[in-house]
Amino acid sequence: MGRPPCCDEMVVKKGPWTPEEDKKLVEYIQRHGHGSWRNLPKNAGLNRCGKSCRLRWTNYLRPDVKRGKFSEDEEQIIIHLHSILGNKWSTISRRLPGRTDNEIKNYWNTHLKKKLLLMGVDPVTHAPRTDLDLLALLPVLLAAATGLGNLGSSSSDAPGLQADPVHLVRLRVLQTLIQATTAGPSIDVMNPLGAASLGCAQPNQQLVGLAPDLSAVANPGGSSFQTGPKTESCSGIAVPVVFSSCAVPTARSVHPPISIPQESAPMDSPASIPFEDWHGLNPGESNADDMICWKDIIDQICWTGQS
DNA sequence: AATGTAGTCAACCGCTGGCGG
DNA sequence: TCCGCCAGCGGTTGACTACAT
Repeated sequence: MGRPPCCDEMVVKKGPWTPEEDKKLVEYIQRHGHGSWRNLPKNAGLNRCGKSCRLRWTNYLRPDVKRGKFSEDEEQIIIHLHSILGNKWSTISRRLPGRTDNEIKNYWNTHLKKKLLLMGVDPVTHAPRTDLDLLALLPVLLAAATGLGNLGSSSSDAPGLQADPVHLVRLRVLQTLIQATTAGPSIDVMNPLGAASLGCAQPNQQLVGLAPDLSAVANPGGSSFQTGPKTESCSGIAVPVVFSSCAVPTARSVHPPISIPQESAPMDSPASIPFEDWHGLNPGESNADDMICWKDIIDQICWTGQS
């Protein structure tokens, strides 16, 4: 029953491909198409496993493979899609013409993962890292808090919730401070590095001024990032973790909307929460006794940011 | 110049779902 | 319905290179 095994029992060459082998493979596929990968090596005169031929073709020899450095846009798309899809490299690669799943996977593992870690973002969950020592970062937090103290008078041209990333940074820092001051040391402390990175196309001037090192580490390339927002507990209150500009409509316009097949996204995968939907997350609506009314804070910060 | 270490990436390995006998 | 192959996918490995000591 069935067919004979592919190349398990055959003695086939492994390892790097030679230019001659590449030439044979390309010429054969250009003339006949790949057809059955299993039969291709024999027909093309290659002492290789069909699987190896397929890999070589799709990852390297295919004429539409785009090689070279990933652009800023491509990076952001990968990060955004990864926050939604996880390690579905082939699905992600379909959204990046010319890039192979293998290339994206390698780029993620060697570049983007580290970049996110430096920014204080967990590359697996895309949530802010919680494994950093708050005490070590306390001076930075205090400096940032001083900057936040400048909550001056507001003007009539309030921006509403079309939040500038800078305002989101301030909100994030404030959230961290509140956590640090209202909860015990064992609380899940959010990471201000993540706050400072936050998909800021423009740096937070207050943070830059008060804690230049933090800013540099958090955003080494000055690049903006988009990752999926999450909700996290703050003093027992569910609030959106605004470490991502992709949660706000203004930032979405950076890239055209990317439609993800519904079935591709796991049920528990983090979905972007539009900023306007935060009203439902306002703790004041669920618990009138809560000390913090996030909507008010956001309003105040956004108003102040315009001055 | 020699050696060690870290980073990169092509290629392999092993698993899975779909399909055919 | 069962069994086995195929293609595709994600994880991992290892050769190669660049840089530091």
